[in-house]
Amino acid sequence: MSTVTAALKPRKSPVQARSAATVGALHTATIQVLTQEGLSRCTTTRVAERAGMSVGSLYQYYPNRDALLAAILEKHLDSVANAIERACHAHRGKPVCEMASALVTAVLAAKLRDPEESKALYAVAGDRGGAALSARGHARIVVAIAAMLASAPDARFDDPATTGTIAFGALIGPVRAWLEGHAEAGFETRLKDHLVRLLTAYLQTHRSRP
Amino acid sequence: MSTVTAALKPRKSPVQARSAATVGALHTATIQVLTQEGLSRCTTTRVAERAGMSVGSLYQYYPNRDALLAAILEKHLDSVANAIERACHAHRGKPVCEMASALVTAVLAAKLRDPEESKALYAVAGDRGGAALSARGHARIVVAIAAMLASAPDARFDDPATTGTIAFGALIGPVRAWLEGHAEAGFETRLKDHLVRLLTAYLQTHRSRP
Amino acid sequence: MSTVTAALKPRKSPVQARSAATVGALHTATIQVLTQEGLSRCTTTRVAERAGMSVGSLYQYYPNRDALLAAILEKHLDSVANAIERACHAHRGKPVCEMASALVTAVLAAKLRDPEESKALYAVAGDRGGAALSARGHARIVVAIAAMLASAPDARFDDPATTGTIAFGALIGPVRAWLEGHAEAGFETRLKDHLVRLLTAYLQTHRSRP
Amino acid sequence: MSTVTAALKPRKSPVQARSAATVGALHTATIQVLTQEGLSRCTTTRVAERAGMSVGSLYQYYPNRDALLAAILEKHLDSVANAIERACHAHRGKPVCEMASALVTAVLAAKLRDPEESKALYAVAGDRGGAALSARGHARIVVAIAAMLASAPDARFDDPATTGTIAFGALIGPVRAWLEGHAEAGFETRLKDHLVRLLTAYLQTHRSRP
DNA sequence: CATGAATGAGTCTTCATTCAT
DNA sequence: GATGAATGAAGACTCATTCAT
Repeated sequence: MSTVTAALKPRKSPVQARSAATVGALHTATIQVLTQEGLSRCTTTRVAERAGMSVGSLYQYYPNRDALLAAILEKHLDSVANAIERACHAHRGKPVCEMASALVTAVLAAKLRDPEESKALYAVAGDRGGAALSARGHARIVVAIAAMLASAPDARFDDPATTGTIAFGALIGPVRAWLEGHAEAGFETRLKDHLVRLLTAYLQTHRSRP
Repeated sequence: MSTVTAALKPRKSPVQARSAATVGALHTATIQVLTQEGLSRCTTTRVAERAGMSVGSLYQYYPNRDALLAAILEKHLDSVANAIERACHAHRGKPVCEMASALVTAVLAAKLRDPEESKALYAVAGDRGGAALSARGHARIVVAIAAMLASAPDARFDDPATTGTIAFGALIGPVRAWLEGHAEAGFETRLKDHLVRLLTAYLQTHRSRP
Repeated sequence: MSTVTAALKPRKSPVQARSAATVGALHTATIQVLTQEGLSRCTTTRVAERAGMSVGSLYQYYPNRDALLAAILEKHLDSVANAIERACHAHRGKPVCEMASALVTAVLAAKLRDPEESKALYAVAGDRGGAALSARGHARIVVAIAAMLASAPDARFDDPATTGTIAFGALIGPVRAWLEGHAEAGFETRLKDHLVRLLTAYLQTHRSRP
Repeated sequence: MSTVTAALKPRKSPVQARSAATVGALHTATIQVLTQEGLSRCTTTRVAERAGMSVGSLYQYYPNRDALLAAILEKHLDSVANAIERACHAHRGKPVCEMASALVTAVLAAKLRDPEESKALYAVAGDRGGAALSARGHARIVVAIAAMLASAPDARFDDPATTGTIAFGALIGPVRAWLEGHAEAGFETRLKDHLVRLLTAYLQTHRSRP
């Protein structure tokens, strides 16, 4: 994530089964090294070793370290964005409180499926090149939420984009706090309830008076 | 921020005027380099150069790179925590909606006083050594919020700590989104309103029925 | 030789032919730099340069400067200790004067095979980490000598360990003086004779009277 | 002891009482730092600090680090050489066995007066600039011993210089072994006896047959 | 004079990347 | 294609030395 823009694309698409397995191994290995050693010690050699291959092979799949990190971050962000887009799409036209509940569920499912991964990638997202990817993912999500909100039958959102940004931020904040360990024991058992309450209350603020 | 705990203390306190200036210059320079180059390119050489001094001087005040970063992060976190503690203290016993408004004001004031700094330090907070400091700051804040909430005359919080964590996370999430540029133009003009509405709605969820 | 104990082991054994050559080149280069520049100027860069390779390659074989120096010192000390152990073993039960002669021969052969190396390594042996290795080598040698002495048919040594220490020290002292250049021209032609005389006389001091 | 030749002279002679005290403090401090930290970590700052003064003051007395080390080594070597010269002078014309005893006594007294110092200075003597000083001291000592030996009434030394070198080396070897810790517990109680025996036996080897 | 902050060249060490085998 | 040794630029950190106060 050091250089800024170009040449971050993976070198080959995993057309063959072997490639897919290899790329998967690299993905897993990267997350592990990231988690155990931190971004700055997440070196190509270490990743390759953990993935059971040589550095040379890693470079067969990614043109450089940043591309590897970007690919993994992108995959994560895409999967999160996809999940949220799907949920938003599925709840267009539903009452606001169902939207809130669905959104919370989708966010938690996406972010807590692999907490290690989610947490590890924050560092990647922060360092230079990751910012652009994060921005893109964030934008997709906000657009999806805004569209869903705009379709609510029982509320009127003057500025769905802003409300979407606030809503997503309000969910992500506590999730991130938990991922980063800033939370009391047992916090995650109450997390969903509180987020639903939080989001529902916020969205109902926009309820239209008949 | 690579090493874990020890030896992160500054070397000398800036007692003399010249020293104070030097330390201040280092502080500013670090934020600038962090902002413009990113954490991984925030090297001691670059910071010293930006601060208009030699590396040697930097090392006169901080025993290593991590200590420099930690010092700056700590200062920031402390100031944020102090501000929030102060606000929480001042609004004990007030109605929930006043608490909400005061908390939003305090958080925004603290985080947006120097947006560059706030943003730059996220990377530092994520990298190994910064996590511990963040955790400490976060804990102080949550404790302060919880204490304030517990004193509300018009609401009853069964689990003030959890509510505090959620409340703070819900505020920080959108603020961070904006700091990191994931927000539409003009977002910040609406930010405060939305956050007050968000937080008030959430807290009033706990209103006691007489 | 600055750090005290751990992590002084070489990184990979030179299994392949190329590796063996590389390690050999490092060995030779280190001795040369040590001789021509002294311990404090025996830097990894200079050694690598002299060996005709890059610093990186040096670090492929040794984890740090001290490990490189330790490896070379250890090899030298081991070869000296081995030679002396062999000589002592071979002369068990022989008359004291044969022992003396054999010991002198062994010490001189071992220390003067490569005088440059012997001399260069004195500095390494003195600096922190080298002391432990030296102590070990010295101990092995004294044990070997003591065992040989204890087996003498024509003498009785009440305290073979002490006598061994004195004997070895008495040989090493003049050898070192010569290696370090503190000796008149032509000294080495007379060295062996004098050492044999010295050691024989000393050991016969312990001759048992029938 | 890194640079080779020039500018190693102290800057001012300790004419005033204060100077003498200062120089003495530096001397002591240097030995302490040398002993506790090793040559490579024996920095001017540390020495000055230990001596209770600022680096600047140190540089008032010595033009550079090497000069400081050289001065201290030279002082030590001179005092050893002086003591031995005195002993040798005092025993001219005496029987060989008295010479041997006197020489051992002188060497031990000189080298073991301050064992820490003796040991610490070996590193200094080994690193570049120290070699020349050591050579000079060694030469003085050998000359003195040779002159004494040549005056023996009961022996004839064909080559007093060589015998002197061997004799001194044979004493220094075991002493050094002890100083460096390569010796069994209680070794020093037996050291003198053995050295006297060693040297007497060696020298009497040259006894003239009437 | 003493002080000690500032300097910056010089060390050690790591790591992304290449390429001969 | 895979491998992993070699490269060397770049970063962290130290320390001899100077000089303004």
